Amino acid sequence: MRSFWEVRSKARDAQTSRGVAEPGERAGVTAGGHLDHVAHMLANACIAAGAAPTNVYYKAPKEVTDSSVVAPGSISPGFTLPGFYRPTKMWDVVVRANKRPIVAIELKSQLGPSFGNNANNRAEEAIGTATDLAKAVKNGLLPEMPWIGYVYVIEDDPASNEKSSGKRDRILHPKDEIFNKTSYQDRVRILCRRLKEERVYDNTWAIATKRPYCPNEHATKSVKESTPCSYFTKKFKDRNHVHEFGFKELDQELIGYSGFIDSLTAVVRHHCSLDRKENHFRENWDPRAPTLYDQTE
DNA sequence: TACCTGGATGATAGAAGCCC
DNA sequence: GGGCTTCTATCATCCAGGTA
Repeated sequence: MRSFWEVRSKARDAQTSRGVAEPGERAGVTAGGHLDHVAHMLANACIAAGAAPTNVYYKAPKEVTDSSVVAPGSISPGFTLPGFYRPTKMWDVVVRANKRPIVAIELKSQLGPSFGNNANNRAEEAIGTATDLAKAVKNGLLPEMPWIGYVYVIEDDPASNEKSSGKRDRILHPKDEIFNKTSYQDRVRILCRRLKEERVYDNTWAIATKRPYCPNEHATKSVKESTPCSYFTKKFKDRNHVHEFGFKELDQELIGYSGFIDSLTAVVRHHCSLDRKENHFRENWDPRAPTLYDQTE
């Protein structure tokens, strides 16, 4: 999670040094790569569960030099799966076994302060991506439905924590009461829980992380610093807003990291042989590969 | 080498509701 | 009535890969 913020900060600094200036948080996003470390961690979990590293496709972080999967920062054709309503879709992590995809994981992140503007968009994308893949399988574009996972990283700040009743839309049918008095973090929790419960995805993992730097000053601040600032100018202007890195799971029991990894591990183990003699790559596998909790410091 | 395409995701504009 | 909030729809902009 700390890497997530570091990559975004560096990307924005790089844009600034090139004389490119995108508004708001876009600069840290358009360069990409901010979720590469999460993909790396999940890929490691698949390899630890028995997947051959050559069958684990993901975009390795640029500073990872020991990846035997793909060149750091590069894209492999193994990422891409066919769609039904569109030609193709590049998934963030794909694991193959017996020449067919057995795992596909989608990673999403959303930062403030414009949560409301984009919340519904992310929900539509999540639902559409899974629906598209299922339909592709049904139409014979893939041999079988892989295990699919969805990971949502949302910024943990006052704007995403604020409970809102929402506007009383002029609609003929009332909305689900579960959405009354909910924050944007609550909505992510509900989305991920229902995506899992309704079997849209086999498993989901929702996490909120605190920004370690001030958005207005991050180019010169170390991410380790705890920085008071006046990030919010309107609704939250009177609050003493302090930036300090941290993260929390939105529902550790139902859509937490442990359950997600357990489910992922089980499906990889089911499909992959653990015969080490046939896979020399695994001989070099480092069992000390980092997990989520190893990276908190 | 230049151009095109696909993917990602925050920004923007505008409509509508809420509240004092 | 005006300012603020919420929401929807669409746009903008970058990067990486593919291809001529």
